[in-house]
Amino acid sequence: MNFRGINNISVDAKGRMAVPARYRERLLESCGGHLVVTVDRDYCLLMYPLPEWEIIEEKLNRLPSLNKQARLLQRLLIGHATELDMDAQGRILLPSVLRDFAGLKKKAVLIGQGKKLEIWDEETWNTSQEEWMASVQADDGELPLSLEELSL
Amino acid sequence: MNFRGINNISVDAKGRMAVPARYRERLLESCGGHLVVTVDRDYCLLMYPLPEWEIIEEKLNRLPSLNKQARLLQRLLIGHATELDMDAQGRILLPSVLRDFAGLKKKAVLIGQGKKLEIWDEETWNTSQEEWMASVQADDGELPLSLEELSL
DNA sequence: CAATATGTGGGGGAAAGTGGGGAATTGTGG
DNA sequence: CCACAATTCCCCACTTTCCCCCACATATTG
Repeated sequence: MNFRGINNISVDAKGRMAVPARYRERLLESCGGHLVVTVDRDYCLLMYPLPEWEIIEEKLNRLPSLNKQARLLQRLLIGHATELDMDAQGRILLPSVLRDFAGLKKKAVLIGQGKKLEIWDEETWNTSQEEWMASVQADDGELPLSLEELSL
Repeated sequence: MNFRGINNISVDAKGRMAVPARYRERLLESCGGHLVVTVDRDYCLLMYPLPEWEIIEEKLNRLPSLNKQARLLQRLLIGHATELDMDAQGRILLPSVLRDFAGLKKKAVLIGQGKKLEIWDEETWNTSQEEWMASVQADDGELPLSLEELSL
């Protein structure tokens, strides 16, 4: 029931993006096609089925609203969380605010990430990936504890 | 039933602001279109359905009135709280005091934040957001406990 | 190679957003 | 108490955006 894998997709002049067919049926039955798209710290977009998003939002709302970091996260994530439905052709219309945020041009990449999907501009995705590969090589032994004990 | 997402809106020469259509019906039935707008410490405006505001106000009133911070908050929030109704076209008229406080010019931004909505001057919002993105990138591992265990 | 499914593009009607004129209301000063 | 000014609110008209629908192009399958 988790999302995984990568898809090349295109965003048309109106800002529409076709959801890959293999996800559609699942999205329709699990959440009636009601999706939420928001932003991520790494300048990509996150796409959740509405029920999954509501769990996240609940956690965010519980954070103390006088805490500066907490409000910052709430404004970024909840503030950009946009409810979207698929149209009859299985496409979603990404608001221009979100497209601008992620620097989305015509060619984009859709990444399955468990409960959610990530939407990247293709160019950004490629350069980011190169950087990660390089940095993973670089810092040996500097991993936080929780990562150290991870066995793949 | 929570507010989320972002809208670009414009404030006209008379200080009026159109409430996005998708919120209108909800506001009419949940509170008869009776809203309360007040100020926030971050120089934006907060907009609540009247019943939601009354809960907040109650909490504020309960704060110890000898505490300096508490009185400060009470004066800011309760002091600026203004009751407003939507007009026949679904617009609200923002008092000039509040517009000045938030530095609202023609282009503004409306941010859903759970029980409330935030109203920002567009320029202020953009510069603030850049700062947040930078600070979120910067402090890894310095997050408060409650944020650390947040998995998105 | 036909036949069906998927991806892509665009036209057009409906709805929402925007702006301004003018009547009604409120407030102010004489 | 009245006259004048300022503000608020309702209405109408224009512009922009959104969304539904159709058409074609490309890919997949039998």
